[in-house]
Amino acid sequence: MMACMTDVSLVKSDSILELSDYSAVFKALSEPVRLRILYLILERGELCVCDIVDALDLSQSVVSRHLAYLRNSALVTTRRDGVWVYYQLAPVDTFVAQVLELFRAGAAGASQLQDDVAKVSNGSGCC
Amino acid sequence: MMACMTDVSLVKSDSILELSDYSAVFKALSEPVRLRILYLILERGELCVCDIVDALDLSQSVVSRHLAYLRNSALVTTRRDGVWVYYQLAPVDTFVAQVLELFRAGAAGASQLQDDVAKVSNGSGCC
DNA sequence: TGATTATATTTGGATAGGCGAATATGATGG
DNA sequence: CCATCATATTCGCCTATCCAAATATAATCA
Repeated sequence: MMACMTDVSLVKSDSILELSDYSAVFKALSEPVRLRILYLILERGELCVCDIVDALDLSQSVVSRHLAYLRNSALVTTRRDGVWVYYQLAPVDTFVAQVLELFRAGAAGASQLQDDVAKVSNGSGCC
Repeated sequence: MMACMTDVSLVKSDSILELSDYSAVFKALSEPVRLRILYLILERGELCVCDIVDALDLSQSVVSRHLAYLRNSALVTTRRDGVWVYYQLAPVDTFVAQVLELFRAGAAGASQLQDDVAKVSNGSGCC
C-alpha cells in the first residue's frame, strides 16, 4: 500500500486530538500542490479529478498521488460516478475546519491560487 | 549553514503571503517536537533553551536543531542574556498568529503538551 | 471480449529532514 | 589564558516523500 506514513484517523470526529494528529494535519498542508488542490475544493466544492488536473496543469500521476495523501489524511472523501471520481472536503474536526477556513480566507490573495480557480472555472468539460 | 530548505522571510510582515509561504509555515508546524516547543512558548511566553530541554526531556542537540528551524521559519526570535538564550514568539503575520491561536486553544487537551507545561512550570532552575 | 478513457499505484532515483554523537562557538569566571 | 557551562552546528546514517515514467485497475461502450 502506498499512503502517507502518517495516516490520520481521528480527524473526522471531535474527540481530543493528540499531538501526532496535529502534526499530521499540518504535514498534509505543508505541500504546495496539496494546498492548491484543497483551495480549489474549498472554493468550488466537489471536483472531478480531471478538473483538478487541468486546473493545476500537472501530470495525472502527481495529482493522483497528492489526492491519495489527502484521502489518507482524512481531509477529503471521494464519490465515484461512472468513470469519474469526485473529491470533496471530508467531515473534519472543528480544529481542522477552522484552519482550513483561515487558509481559504487568507490565501485568497495568492496569485497561484487565483490562477488555479480561474482555470477550473472555465471548465475543460472533461467530465 | 544548517537551516531548513524552506526559510520563510515574509511571515513577519502582513504583506500578501504566497503559496510557498503557507506551505512553509505548515511544514514548520508539521513536526511534533516543534509543536511541543511552540506550545510551551505560547503558554509561558519567553523561555530559556535549558528550560525547554528539561521540559521536553529531549537531548540538547535535538531541541537546538528544532529551535533553529523555528528561527529560520521566522516563528520565534531569540534574546541572549549572558550565557542563556531566550526564545519567544516572533511578530508574525496575522494568518500565522491565528493558526497558532487555534492550535494553542485546540491542543490544550493533548496529554503530551499538558505534561510538558507541567514540567516547565516546576522549573529546574537551570537559568 | 477488446478498446478506450479515467484514475490509481508501483518503481526507481533524488532529496529533505529526522536522530545521535561528536565538535564548535560564545560567554563567564578563576 | 584556561576551564566550564550553555548553546549551536556538523557528520554519518536512515527513513519519508518528492517526481517521472511505466503499469495496473475500473468502468464504459462497441
